[in-house]
Amino acid sequence: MATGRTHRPATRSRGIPEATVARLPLYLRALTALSERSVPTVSSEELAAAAGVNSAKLRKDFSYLGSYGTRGVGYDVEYLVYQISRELGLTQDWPVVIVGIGNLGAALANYGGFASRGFRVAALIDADPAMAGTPVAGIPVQHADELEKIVTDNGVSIGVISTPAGAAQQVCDRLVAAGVTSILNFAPTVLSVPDGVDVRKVDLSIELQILAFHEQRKAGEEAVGGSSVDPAAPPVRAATDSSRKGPDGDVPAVMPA
Amino acid sequence: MATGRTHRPATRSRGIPEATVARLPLYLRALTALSERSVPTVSSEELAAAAGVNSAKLRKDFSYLGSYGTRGVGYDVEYLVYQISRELGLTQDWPVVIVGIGNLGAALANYGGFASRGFRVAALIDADPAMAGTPVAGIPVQHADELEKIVTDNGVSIGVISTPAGAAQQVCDRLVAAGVTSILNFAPTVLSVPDGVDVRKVDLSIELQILAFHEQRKAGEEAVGGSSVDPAAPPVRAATDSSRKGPDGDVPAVMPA
DNA sequence: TCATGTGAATACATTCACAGCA
DNA sequence: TGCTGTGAATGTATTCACATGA
Repeated sequence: MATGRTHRPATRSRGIPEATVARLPLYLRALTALSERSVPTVSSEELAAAAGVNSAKLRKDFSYLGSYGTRGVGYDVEYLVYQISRELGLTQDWPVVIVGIGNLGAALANYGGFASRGFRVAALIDADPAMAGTPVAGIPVQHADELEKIVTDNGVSIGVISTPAGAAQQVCDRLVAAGVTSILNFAPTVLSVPDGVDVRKVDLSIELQILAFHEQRKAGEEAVGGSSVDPAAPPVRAATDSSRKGPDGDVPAVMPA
Repeated sequence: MATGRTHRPATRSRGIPEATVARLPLYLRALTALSERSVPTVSSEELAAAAGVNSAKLRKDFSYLGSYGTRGVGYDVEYLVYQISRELGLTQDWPVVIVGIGNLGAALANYGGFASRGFRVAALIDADPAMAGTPVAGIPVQHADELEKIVTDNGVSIGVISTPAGAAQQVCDRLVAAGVTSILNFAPTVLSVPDGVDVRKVDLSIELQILAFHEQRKAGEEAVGGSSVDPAAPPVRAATDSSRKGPDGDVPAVMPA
């Protein structure tokens, strides 16, 4: 059983802050769109708007990569596309395996955004023998027994887990043992991995819960504060409030000892 | 066309930091698992391990909610489940609509994590007339023409967009016009929404790109530094480095003016 | 003259370390 | 005694505002 940590402590990577790394793909997407429209140069202001960030942040981000702009002019689109791609490692080929070909796994296999960014789906793997051989997105599904061989033969270093939660840790352990050092986890579980292995997780339910939190606040403010829409209103206590030092609202099902 | 901003400026919400809000669902999941195993109490240390964070962070997070623990003992599992659920707004019913029933939309419709957390899939919507009436996850798909009526009739305030990128902004505008104030976006586009509307995005390709960045660094360090695995090694320049003030490695396709 | 690039200032988040209470 | 709850210290990220140079 793996005992290692799950989340590496967000250390800087070659001097580039994590927060910046996480935004580079966003910039790249916006730049790619400009490139397709044959736009030659772009200002930090324009590009920031296209990427949905503010321009100061964008300039600071780019400053970590180097001085790739021209003062008084802006950035050369093609050049920046290249530089960011190189920084992200997208100028090389990344074979990935997707384990767990249910609805989500199939969606991932069909997702065009992978292929267009240097990612190549090397194999689809599922534990169900009945699926073996069935093509999904033009790629035949292989049985889980083949996992180690597939990883080794294809030099796979990135694995995607879209299995049910119960199977995820076991699949993860096998992927890691076979040589995978980066994992994208869609299963709603915390994965334990040894040091040196990166895990990123996408949890659909968690995103909805965060939205629900803010949605609830809006409803509360509305009931107490302004009549309909007044986003500039100061934080007010919601109708169902009570928060700190024990509730005075609804009675919980169980009280602490 | 909407002109509003996309990302609200990460303001605190009733004094609870965003970073904390984003972890509450994680704690809730771990607590639910404990609850199902009928574990009565849990220490910050144990719960932190189960959620994949460190215990100081967890205690600080809980301190924003109130003093729900017992010194020398720990936290009452059922009580905490209730408090966090209430804080996140999961004690009420949230009808959601999913727009775009392709592979991903179907996966979302089938995802069990929704129903178990107060989220109810009120409707599935797709632009393809051929899909109308076809049940997905037991829910018949409705045509996009019905969108406004569905949102209004069901009091939907949360919408999920799993359409192709090209359709996303238009769908978003219609959802917002119909009264939706929180959107979970799976399409690889930046959505523009008016103030007061929350957008969270999940981009599969972006997550992979972030992994690729770190993966590339590992490969670089390995080649230059220690022979195989030495995560404690200081940051060294990768073989393909050059970074600041112009590249000296591979020649880019286009140079700036 | 204009937009980049960047120190300095601010805001936010995490971690430490221990007082306080069951 | 043991674990929570929290001020203080540290680390990270964002924003400001302007010097710099094409």
